[in-house]
Amino acid sequence: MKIASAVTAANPTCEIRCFEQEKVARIKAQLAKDEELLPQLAEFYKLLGNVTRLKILLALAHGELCVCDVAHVLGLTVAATSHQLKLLRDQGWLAMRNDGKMVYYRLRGEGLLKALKSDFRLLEQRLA
Amino acid sequence: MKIASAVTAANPTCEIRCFEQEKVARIKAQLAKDEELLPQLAEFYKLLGNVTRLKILLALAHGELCVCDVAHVLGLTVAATSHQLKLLRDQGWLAMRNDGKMVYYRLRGEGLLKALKSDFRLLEQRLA
DNA sequence: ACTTCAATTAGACATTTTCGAAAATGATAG
DNA sequence: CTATCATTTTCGAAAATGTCTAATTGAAGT
Repeated sequence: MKIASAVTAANPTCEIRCFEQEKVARIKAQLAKDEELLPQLAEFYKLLGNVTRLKILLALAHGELCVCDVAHVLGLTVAATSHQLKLLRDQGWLAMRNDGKMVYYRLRGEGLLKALKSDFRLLEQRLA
Repeated sequence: MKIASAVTAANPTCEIRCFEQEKVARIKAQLAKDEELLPQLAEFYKLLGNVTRLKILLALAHGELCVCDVAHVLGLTVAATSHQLKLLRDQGWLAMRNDGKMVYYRLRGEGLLKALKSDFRLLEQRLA
């Protein structure tokens, strides 16, 4: 049980002094449990960390739209729009419907919009 | 009142057909109001869209830590750690305290952690 | 002063992200 | 079957991001 020796070869921290080794070890153990969850959560936030994609979500809050209409709302090319729609769809937040040549996208559920609103309220409080 | 003519010179959408012009115009008007809010929200999510920074937040949930201890938790150099701490501090989520040569960082309020938890629950529901 | 040590900043480099242009798909109409 | 049109995919360029190393700052201790 050698918690103290945080000295493994290729570790950048191997020569840094650690002041609260026990606490650090405890926290690392805790984080280790979330090892698989954190990347998921980060991916989620990465997806939302882009004005274009946020606009898409807010636009679709008004109901389903075809790709080219979304492109108009965004002021982007259809290609770029399609790309962003795909990212949102791949992570399960959008559903699509084929109708002839057209493709219509819509939100899957309201949870995401609620989360956006909730997070935005937090943002407003932050500076207060 | 020429909503229909979404044809301005340097606009990539100027040659794309728009199917529901009225609806698109309405949505664009709506989004225009959020013009200043959306970048803020995107910045917020961008900040959270990174495993390193999420780890920092979770680590500091256990109480304040000096920079080098955070570096140990992360397995990164002190420089990289300091950089990420600064980003979180600049956006108002962390506070710092000087004590001699040491600098201690801590969470400012619990709102952010609550938001993380809440968003994570949404993530779990998504696939269900 | 001079040294030491934690933290920050600066510079460099690799990776990732975002978007447009062009090519590829897929569906409909003639 | 060919042409047309909405969408998707592929590719490349420009910008942003994350980390490292090295240099700088700032506070104590000798």
